[in-house]
Amino acid sequence: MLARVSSTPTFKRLPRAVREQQMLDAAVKVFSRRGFHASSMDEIADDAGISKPMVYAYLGTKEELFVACLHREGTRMMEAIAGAAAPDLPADERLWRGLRAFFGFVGAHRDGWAVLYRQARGEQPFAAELATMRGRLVEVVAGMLDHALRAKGREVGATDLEVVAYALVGATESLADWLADHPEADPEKTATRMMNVAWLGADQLLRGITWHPPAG
Amino acid sequence: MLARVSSTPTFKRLPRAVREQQMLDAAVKVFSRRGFHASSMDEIADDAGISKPMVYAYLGTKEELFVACLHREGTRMMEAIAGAAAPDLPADERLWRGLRAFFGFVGAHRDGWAVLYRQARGEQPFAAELATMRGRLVEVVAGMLDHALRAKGREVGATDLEVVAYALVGATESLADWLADHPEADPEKTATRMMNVAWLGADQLLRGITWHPPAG
DNA sequence: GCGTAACCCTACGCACGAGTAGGTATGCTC
DNA sequence: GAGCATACCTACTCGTGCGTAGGGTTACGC
Repeated sequence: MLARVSSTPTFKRLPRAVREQQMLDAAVKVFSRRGFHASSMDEIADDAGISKPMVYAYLGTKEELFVACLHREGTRMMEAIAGAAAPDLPADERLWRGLRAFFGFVGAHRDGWAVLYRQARGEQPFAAELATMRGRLVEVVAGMLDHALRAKGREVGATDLEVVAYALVGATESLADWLADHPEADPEKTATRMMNVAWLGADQLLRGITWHPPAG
Repeated sequence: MLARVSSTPTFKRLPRAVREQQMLDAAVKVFSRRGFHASSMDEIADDAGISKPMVYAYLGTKEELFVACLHREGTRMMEAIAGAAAPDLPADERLWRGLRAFFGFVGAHRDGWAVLYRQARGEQPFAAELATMRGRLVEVVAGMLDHALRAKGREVGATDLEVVAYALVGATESLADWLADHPEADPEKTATRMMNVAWLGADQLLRGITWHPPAG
């Protein structure tokens, strides 16, 4: 009821843009650890060093806040990857640069990655949005493979291509998750390992070498 | 206060074992769609055609109920895989049978898979349990690769092996997720596609062919 | 130097959902 | 057929946490 005695305001007045980023930082941190539902707006506000109504004033409801986190981390990630993998390089070089950028991002933004990968997948309102982003990634990888294939005069069904791309993206995400849990691991080295699995396998496929189930 | 008039009891009295399975079925279904926190015990009880106190009496708290779901679906899956992949077969044959069993399971228990893969990962109390199960799978795959390698007189660092296994498991899970979202897709065919990516890649690695980052 | 807008707070209302109290009916055993 | 365990219910309590009402203080334009 009675506000703080007007002596020393222990808080600083900061411009909106700055506060918003602080709030998003806190939100990403809390969401990544607790998950969407188990996170409380109070804790997020607290962690951001601000009171709850400010969060509502700037970022809206809890759901909108989560979406804002998703957007920030997602576009950051996409930009990191897109900026690294120029489209006019050979496929293996593109893949390598893309992977390196990706693992670099995850290594540097483990919380952001956790929100995207571990939390958003299960919660219905966000899963669709996430799937779209992931779909774009899969498309890029599939396009890359398709491009490389055509250069060799070969062609593969669209579904086959999509599924292979899906598997590669999944393997990469899985390793990213491993990386997020192993702070001592080197992102660069992890990218190299991924390249070993992905490229050596993809290379075989590009040469038209395929595996078939045994008879019976 | 006043209970139902004792005329026609619309419900059937069933033995505990049966009701428990019905409850678990309902719980898996609801948890897989809504996630742990967004699911209510009322909805689960309702879906099982029973009242809430019965759920508490048989399966305990919400958390214990979720763990029970995890256990049932997890062991079902593990058994399906273990039963298919006999340990004294050649590596490619084992991998193929394991994959086929796995995708078969996911195709037949999409809800169960969703609980395991999408929901349990983010929620702290369960993530550890899940990681253990997943770890066992990774170990099996790593052991398989190691076995195949030794047969060729080759050897690879333990971390390298683990990471490759991790990538393969991740790729497989990712395809399983794709399968769960594509009811028209054929589990057998998906397994074949996975085999193409996994085995052709792994085969190269087993031959000692590795990829190295370009200079610069 | 005064209005007005931007920043920021404390302290609630209110709904939703986990878990329980307390009681009824049915079948099984002896 | 009396006793007892099991199966099952309706109707609560109570904590937790989202979102807001209502109000105070600093800066900035004019």
